[in-house]
Amino acid sequence: MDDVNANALTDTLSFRLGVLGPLVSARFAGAVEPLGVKPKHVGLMAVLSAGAPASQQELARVMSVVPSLVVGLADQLEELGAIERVRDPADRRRHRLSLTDAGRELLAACLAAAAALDAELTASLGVRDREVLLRLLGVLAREAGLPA
Amino acid sequence: MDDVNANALTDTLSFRLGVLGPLVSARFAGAVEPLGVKPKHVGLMAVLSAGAPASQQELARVMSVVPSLVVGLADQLEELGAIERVRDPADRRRHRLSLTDAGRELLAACLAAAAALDAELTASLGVRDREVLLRLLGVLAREAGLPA
DNA sequence: TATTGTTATACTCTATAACTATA
DNA sequence: TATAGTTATAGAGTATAACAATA
Repeated sequence: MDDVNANALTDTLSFRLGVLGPLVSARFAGAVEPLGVKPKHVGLMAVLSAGAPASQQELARVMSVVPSLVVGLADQLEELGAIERVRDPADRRRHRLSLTDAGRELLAACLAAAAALDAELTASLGVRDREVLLRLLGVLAREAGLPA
Repeated sequence: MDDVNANALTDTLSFRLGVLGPLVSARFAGAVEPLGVKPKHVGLMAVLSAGAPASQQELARVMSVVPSLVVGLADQLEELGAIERVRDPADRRRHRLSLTDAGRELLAACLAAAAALDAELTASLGVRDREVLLRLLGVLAREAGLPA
């Protein structure tokens, strides 16, 4: 946009999102690494935080990942004491996962890390622009059929 | 934002970008797959298109990937006839990569795919909002030290 | 000795498929 | 027979490290 001869591909939404996504993810991953979790763990906790205790199948569906992946994530979160796994008495095949108090604290710390990263990313943006950006990305997320 | 009790993590820029990025990338990858390329190939062509013929080291630096990765990408683009590799007579260690006419056509097709995806993603957005979103993401990309 | 490109190898992430137990 | 969870395996993508040619 600065250069009239700039390659138009870099001026597409798709390109910018495709480039910024991994970059932001990597920085977020680095920020929560000291907490012992990775972005996918945080995503799982966020889903649990949003609703009632869920089965691993439900988690997998909402997160758009395969159920076998949830196993490992839940294992590690359980080791950290962030979630509890209890068998559903009504259907003993199911595990009902829920956040513990420690898990809520951990999630809060991850949220703080995300907020700090947001502040860095939008350092050159006004408050108004920042709100607009967040809102428009929210629209896109819904459009794409995301739980966000 | 719709729900007052919504998990605040999903209301961060970091989270939304981290989720939307891979999703958009995957859709873009599907769109250019029939053309025989993947997003990274397109990225390489975009860099070449933006400037003068570049060495593989330069490409790697601009793309924020390791030089050994450029080797394979360039190999495949050369097989497609999209780029040319010529030894730099001034420094015979270097290869100078440049887009061919076929490469420019291929890149144009990828741009069209990106534009079509943009239209899908922003279907529920007004023209004004779409422009704003694109501009703000551009600011973020610069802030993050990206070539875009 | 330093640098470019290359090759060989390993690591991370995620998916697919096969298996166990419950239903 | 179907489903929840698990385990084992495989694939994609990318990085690290060793190497050859050139400077």
